[in-house]
Amino acid sequence: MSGPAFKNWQTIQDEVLRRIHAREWPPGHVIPGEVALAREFGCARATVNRALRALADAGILERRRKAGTRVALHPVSKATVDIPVIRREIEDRGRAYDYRLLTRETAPPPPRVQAELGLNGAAPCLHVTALHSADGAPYVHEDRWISLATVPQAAEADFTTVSANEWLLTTAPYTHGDITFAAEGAAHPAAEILTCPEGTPVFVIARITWDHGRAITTVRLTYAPGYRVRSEIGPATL
Amino acid sequence: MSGPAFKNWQTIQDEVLRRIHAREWPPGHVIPGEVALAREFGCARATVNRALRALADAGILERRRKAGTRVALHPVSKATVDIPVIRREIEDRGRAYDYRLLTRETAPPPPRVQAELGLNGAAPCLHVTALHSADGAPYVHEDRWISLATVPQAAEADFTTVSANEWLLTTAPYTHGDITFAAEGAAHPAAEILTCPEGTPVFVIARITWDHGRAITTVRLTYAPGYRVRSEIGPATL
DNA sequence: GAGTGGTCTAGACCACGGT
DNA sequence: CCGTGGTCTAGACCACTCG
Repeated sequence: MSGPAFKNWQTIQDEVLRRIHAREWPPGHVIPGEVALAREFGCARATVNRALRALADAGILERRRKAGTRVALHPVSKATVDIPVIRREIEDRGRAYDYRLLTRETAPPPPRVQAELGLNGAAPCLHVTALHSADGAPYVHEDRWISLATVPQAAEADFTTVSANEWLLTTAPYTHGDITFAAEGAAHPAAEILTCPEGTPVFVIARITWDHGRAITTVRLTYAPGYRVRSEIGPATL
Repeated sequence: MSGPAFKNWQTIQDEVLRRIHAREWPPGHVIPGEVALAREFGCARATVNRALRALADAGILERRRKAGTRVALHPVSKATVDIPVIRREIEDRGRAYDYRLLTRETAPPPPRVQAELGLNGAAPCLHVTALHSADGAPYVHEDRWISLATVPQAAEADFTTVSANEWLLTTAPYTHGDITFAAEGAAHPAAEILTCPEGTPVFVIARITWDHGRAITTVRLTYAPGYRVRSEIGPATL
């Protein structure tokens, strides 16, 4: 009868967003509690909870026990970037994937890698470099160190047919990781391998992955010029 | 009595992840339905639902009505990148923020911008360029077009004290957006403004935001050399 | 058509953390 | 202390979609 029935959590989420945008609830404002909103909207508290929790995950609301729920002072938008396996990334764009192992050796890692993997100097690591191509053109250069302390099976994998990228995912799944995007000038030897002059602006992704606190691998992916990462932003993200 | 009680959704999530990692449920495998799992774990179906839905959001499970829930064939890890206001981004690192408006003019946008904003040629836009600095050093160059059709109030804002970045967030909040990360060679005039030679590898973020399907603004952020974007990755499995 | 996930309800207990 | 969000329960109906 009277306006839209606030019966599902999405409707409630929209209404809350509307009040925020309309400045009925300005940034920093403490909004009514779940019980009050449930009464107002004529629904169960769990439904309100679902809507508010989603908005809190998106960074629009800040919730604390006893203190209540308030509109975030500084709305932090979040973009979720998909990190697929490189082969999939290429094949999904309808291009032919090719993989070539360049080097593979067991060696003590340089200090930078030791620090990233949280190792002491003596720990042996597997150093692998490879080239992934799309339609015959260089796509990305992979420079990877694998911690043999965490993944001893890697010592017996040769990585000639299956990339370390995929082998690790199927063999040593990670629990969490850290990723960095940067712009750099192509350096030796990635520049030659990607067949571009040294200093050419290239997109670099550096990634470290762990399994329950034990470092698995650290990798630098140097993409051929022109590579881009696209993503979507929005209030309803997860 | 017997092992851990699967009473909360996090415990159930961990157990499901364990079975996936242990290959009890290999990729592509259709796992038992919610009712069956609820019976096995001795909890309510809603609790199982909460755990499985979270894993589906993370890209580890794929759920479809009637077809059931299956382990994803190709695990897509997701990294969530925070997109703060530039001033916050600088101040949160303990650096002094400074903002300077460079140009501001009403003009018909070039074809590229017209296409991005979904406008026809006649629609007037506001073109704003500015420099954000950290500790007195150039931090990022902002090149922005604002659709006056969507945000007519922008015509009266001067953007000398408050950046368009912040003004838009408080005045015309967006519902969703699109973002692209790329590496490029610094070009005129951003190169001079960032005080680096043309061609220097720089990180570029291009962003378009909409409010319910109406384009608000498109912006190119050219960061000074050395800029990086960091993020964390959630669990992935294959 | 029937089975699965998606969601809502009304009630309950718990844990955290301001006061 | 005690209010608030966090979560669980047992049951129900709905919506999608596969067969």
